[in-house]
Amino acid sequence: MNAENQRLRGMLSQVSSNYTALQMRLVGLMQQQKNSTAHDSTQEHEKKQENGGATVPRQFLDLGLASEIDDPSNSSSEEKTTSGSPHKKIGRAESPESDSCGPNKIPKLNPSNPVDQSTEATMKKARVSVRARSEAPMISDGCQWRKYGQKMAKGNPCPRAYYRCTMAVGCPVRKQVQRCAEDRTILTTTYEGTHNHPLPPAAMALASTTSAAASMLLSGSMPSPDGLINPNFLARTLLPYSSNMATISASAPFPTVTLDLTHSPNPLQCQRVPPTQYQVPFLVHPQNFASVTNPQMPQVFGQALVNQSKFSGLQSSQNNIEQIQPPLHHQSFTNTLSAATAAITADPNFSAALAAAITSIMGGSRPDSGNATNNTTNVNTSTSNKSSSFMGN
DNA sequence: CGCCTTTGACCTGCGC
DNA sequence: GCGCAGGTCAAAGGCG
Repeated sequence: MNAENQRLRGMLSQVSSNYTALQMRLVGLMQQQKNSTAHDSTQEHEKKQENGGATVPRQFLDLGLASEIDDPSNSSSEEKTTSGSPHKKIGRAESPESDSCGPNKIPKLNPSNPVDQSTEATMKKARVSVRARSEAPMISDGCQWRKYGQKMAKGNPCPRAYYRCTMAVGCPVRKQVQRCAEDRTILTTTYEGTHNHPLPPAAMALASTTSAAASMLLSGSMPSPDGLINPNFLARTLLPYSSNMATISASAPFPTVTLDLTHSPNPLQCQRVPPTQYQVPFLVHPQNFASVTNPQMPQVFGQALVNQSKFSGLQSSQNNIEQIQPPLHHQSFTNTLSAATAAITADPNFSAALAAAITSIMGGSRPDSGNATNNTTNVNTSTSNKSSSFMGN
């Protein structure tokens, strides 16, 4: 585990350096472009271009603003008030729902950063589902939960239970727990929201999982021409780390990442995956389990997620990921691995931790991804009825 | 007594 | 406008 921890740290360091290098390169390219256009401009325009230090960041800002305007989901009154006129913002701040007690209200947003705002706003609706075999009513994830409701869902004889986090007053995180109709031993836990309080080490892994997975789904590094998540991207991202059957999905009405840790012989059995979901069978590298045991790692990746909202670039992202991918393992080794992980993942607690490891890697390996523009693309993708599915190699 | 679960009522969004 | 389904609220009761 120590060795793997060191390896992951090295990987993270490499990704961070690549991210910085790419950022500098892009800024340089944009500066070059500015200069070239300045040559063709009139003298008046050249005078304006002399404020080059402020010009380039302005372009970044414009990207976020444009996407925010283009995205209907981000044009709600809430978002307009936070980035809009000051008096409206004050009025909202005086309303009883403006504090942190409101569901999924994320306080302390930076009004000067519309990109972060857009990301946060979209994150409110992002969900992360974990499917695991468990006889217990719900998997233990280190947090304290209070049940506030139970409903019978259509098409499932098993009731769906609603829980909210009670570790802090006003914590917006909620989760839904429901058993699979076809296989009652399979427990599906869906997390929504971000904790607004410190978490114990036991809860840190899964908490970062929800944030990481949601960020991955909502970030802009997986676009395709028609707005669908690029399956090749997912496959290339996940394959080197996997050995268990797992599912990444983007399902309506909310963008959802589903981690299927049931290791079912037939991954489609009992899943009832709608056609809008994308499935990626991937193998979990056993060495990556170490990241679960180190509570610092999810925090590190969580910080990377914060940085995601500041930058974007599909090609750069994919190139970086390819650079950090370890070589593929031999088939015999993979088979042995599969048998071992099949037994290991029978433990629901370990499954939760495993989910944390997977999504932490997914979210942390792409620190250069994510801006408001592409968030818009992915949200629209998951809520559309376009049918597309694939199976990774 | 405080915390929790249960459960019917209520709210909201969506499709027709 | 209506019905349906998902989600939430809150009163009532249980439990340690």
